[in-house]
Amino acid sequence: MARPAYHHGDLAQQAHQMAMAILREQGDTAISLRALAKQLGVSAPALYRHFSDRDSLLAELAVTGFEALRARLLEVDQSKPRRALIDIGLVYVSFAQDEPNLYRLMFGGRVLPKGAHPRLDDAGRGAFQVLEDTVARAQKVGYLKPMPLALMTAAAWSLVHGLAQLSIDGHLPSTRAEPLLTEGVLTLLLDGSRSDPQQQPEKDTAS
Amino acid sequence: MARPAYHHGDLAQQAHQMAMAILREQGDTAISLRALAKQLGVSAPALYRHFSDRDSLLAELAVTGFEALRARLLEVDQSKPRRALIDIGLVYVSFAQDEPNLYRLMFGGRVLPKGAHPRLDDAGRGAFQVLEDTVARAQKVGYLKPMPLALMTAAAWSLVHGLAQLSIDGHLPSTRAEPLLTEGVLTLLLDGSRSDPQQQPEKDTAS
DNA sequence: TTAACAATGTTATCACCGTTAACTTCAAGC
DNA sequence: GCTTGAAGTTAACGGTGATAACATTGTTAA
Repeated sequence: MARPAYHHGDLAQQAHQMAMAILREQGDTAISLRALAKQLGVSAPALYRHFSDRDSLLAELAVTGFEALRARLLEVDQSKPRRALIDIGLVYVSFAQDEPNLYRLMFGGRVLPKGAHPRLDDAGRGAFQVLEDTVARAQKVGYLKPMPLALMTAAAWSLVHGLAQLSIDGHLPSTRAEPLLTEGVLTLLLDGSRSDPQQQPEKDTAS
Repeated sequence: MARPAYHHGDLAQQAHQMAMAILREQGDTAISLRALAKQLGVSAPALYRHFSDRDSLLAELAVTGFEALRARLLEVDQSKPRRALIDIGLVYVSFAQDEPNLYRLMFGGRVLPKGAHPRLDDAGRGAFQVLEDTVARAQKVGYLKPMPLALMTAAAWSLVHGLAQLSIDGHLPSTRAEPLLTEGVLTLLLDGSRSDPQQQPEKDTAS
């Protein structure tokens, strides 16, 4: 008893979980298969039964990251198009700020030759899809100018992604304390993309 | 003769140069001090006379990257504010596309604890400054709405940075072949930031 | 029931890596 | 010419990803 014995039974999942914890706290470079194995009370090569590679493990972490992001994006209320677009942006940036190391892994571009891990590409597209759908909906309803969907989604995604990345790297002034910055920046883009260019849509543009 | 002998004479600079070449071709993870030393015909610890750390070497590379980016941004013609803003964006994205691995090192956020390498922070600010000055100029001339400078620069920087990053990671459709996408996206932001919101400023908005 | 098999572990080993300590060579200045 | 400090050397420590060869287990089928 008290001897889980030869077969661990749950190695893959526990390794994934523990690696995710290390990633979140110390970044991906701190993830070592050997240390991971030792902490799980298992020999290092055992992990290779479940992950062909260190990169494969990291790719799995990135996949669950994209799934989590998608889940959070799916929670925003889609009833009012303008509000939905802004909230999507806010949620996106918040996600990066809550999980900077995970976000960096997802978009760092270093562990991901893009094509080597098809599940990853799918997961990334899944998250992106929510944003694209929101844009498409706003366009169909007539809130946004008629323009190529790819153009507007590229703009929106670039903006929130850049905002997220610069924010977590400390290149922007206190975005953490101030969602106003994020909202103000998003407003600028929307003001250039609305089909109805009235000047004062609400009174919430940053002073 | 034919014996450069004990003192290499130029180790620091040559190491920097060779590391930069490896970085550009294979990414920062491919940079190994030992391999570098071997290829330079020198023992590994010799490099530690010139770089306290592997991270310090990478930081130096990032610094020269920022200097190169700044130099390219300084080349854009500043006479017409709108054209200057768009060109800044185009140059910025082009730089990332020309040197994806260098760009990732500069903004990857993994090797740069932000504060550990003051020269790096200065160099980054230097590049950012060019963008900020361009925005300030456009505002002073009256092309852009009056609004907090930090807001508009954050928006502009976020947009081009996100565009650059997503582009080099292959998440956007063929930005390489199409600077039109970049220009179109920038136009959207500018249309929401102009003080004079006429609808057809030029005829170049992407169809 | 048991023999075969595939999955999942193990130990041993290889070839790297960053980094430090202790020692050596060289060039320059008093 | 001796001293001194910068710039190189070899040796070594601890850690890493990865593979090969072997051991154990649970399952499945004869």
